[in-house]
Amino acid sequence: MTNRERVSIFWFRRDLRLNDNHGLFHALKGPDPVVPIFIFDKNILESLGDPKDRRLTFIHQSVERINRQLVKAGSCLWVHHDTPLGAFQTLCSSLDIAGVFVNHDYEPYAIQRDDQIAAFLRSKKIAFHSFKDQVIFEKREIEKADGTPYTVFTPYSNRWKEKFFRHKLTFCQSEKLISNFIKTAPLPFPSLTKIGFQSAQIDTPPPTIDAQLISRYDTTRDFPAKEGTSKLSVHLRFGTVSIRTLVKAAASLNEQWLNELIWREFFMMILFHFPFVVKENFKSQYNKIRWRNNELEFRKWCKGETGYPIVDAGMRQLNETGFMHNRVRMIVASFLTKHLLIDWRWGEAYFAEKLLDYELSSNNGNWQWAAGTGCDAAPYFRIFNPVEQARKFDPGLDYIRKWIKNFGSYRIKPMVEHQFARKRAIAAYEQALGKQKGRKNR
DNA sequence: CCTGGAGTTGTCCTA
DNA sequence: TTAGGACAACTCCAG
Repeated sequence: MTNRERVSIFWFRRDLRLNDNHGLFHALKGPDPVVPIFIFDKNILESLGDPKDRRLTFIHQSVERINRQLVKAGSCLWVHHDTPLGAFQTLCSSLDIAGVFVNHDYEPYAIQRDDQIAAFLRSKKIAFHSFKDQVIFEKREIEKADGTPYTVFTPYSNRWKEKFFRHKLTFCQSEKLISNFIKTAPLPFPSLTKIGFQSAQIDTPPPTIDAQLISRYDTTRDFPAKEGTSKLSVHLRFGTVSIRTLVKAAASLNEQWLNELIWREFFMMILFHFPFVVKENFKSQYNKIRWRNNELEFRKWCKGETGYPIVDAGMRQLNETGFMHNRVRMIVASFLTKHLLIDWRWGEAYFAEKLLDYELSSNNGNWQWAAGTGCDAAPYFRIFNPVEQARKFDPGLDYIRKWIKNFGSYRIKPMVEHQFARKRAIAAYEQALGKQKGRKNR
């Protein structure tokens, strides 16, 4: 750009859509033409081990879709392959920037990144505007009467609903302001190969709400062979759907599903207030658990070779598709932490690597829940019986047969006997908690 | 400050 | 056969 027309910038991150996008709406409402940018962040890309990373493929496809929509409107997306700081240095040298608009991002890396960019822009006298977009209630918006954060879900959700139903939900029509993007000839759009990656196979349904499915969500969600869950998690992760659209549907269709959306905000709130949970047990009394952490056993779990069909089916679904049904996530997590006594952080890291819908706050919160170390967690003696769970939730073996090919010749001996593992886990947790066998404390 | 009720998702044993 | 309690008390939260 040689002309120094005054512009604003909207920086897409995990809000990859044009409709009902708060930060984008505010950018487009302003007096200056808006330059839409996306940065393939080298800091993040460097940490990805797999050249066929599924998330990157999803992001690339989503960003491409936005670009197509913008090109139709006579504009286009400016795509950078750089560190965020590098990208903004480049932008500042060629543009007269009035302000940069983004949506809040609450993860530790994102907070640090945005602090850095905000400081850089401040040094250039450029305003940095950030908006709430990815949640209904954030940070300190839902707190107890005494001003401290909730750590138990039910009272949190009660307060959340009370506050939510008192106000009218408003959508912003950012998509109607599309003509306020800067007019440019289309710029070349980098391929995945150009940024050092390859396209992965992903099979993600579009971000549409199936009202039939959602209305019976509470009765079908636990059966992994059924299409009983929304499959919208990945869209929530990358903002290819607006949370307000989903919550509105949930409020009228199914309270159980609304609760799941509230769980998402609960764990985001927990991560915001207690960022140490990323590395540490929420409840420190569990720090003394002596995890067995057997690497060979961990690899068997990863590969889906535990000898428990429901566990193995789940892990194979994850490995093959980057997705695992929610019920099965609980079963495999309970198995890893309780039956094998492997540190929840190992399982959490594996999910983080494999899950297309990976969300730090939910992944961490739910792993700590399964391990019993989290806020409002399952009690330590609650140990899923993988045989019983399979009988209950996959009675026809449909899910198991789907993910264990040639189930007829599946002959893996269970790597640990259930009753034995159960007693061993309870003993390990009781030992950590300082309980002594055979003595009732009072 | 005190009090009492409640707490995502289970399992197992006993009467 | 099945329903109900034990598992472990403890902390959280609202009134």
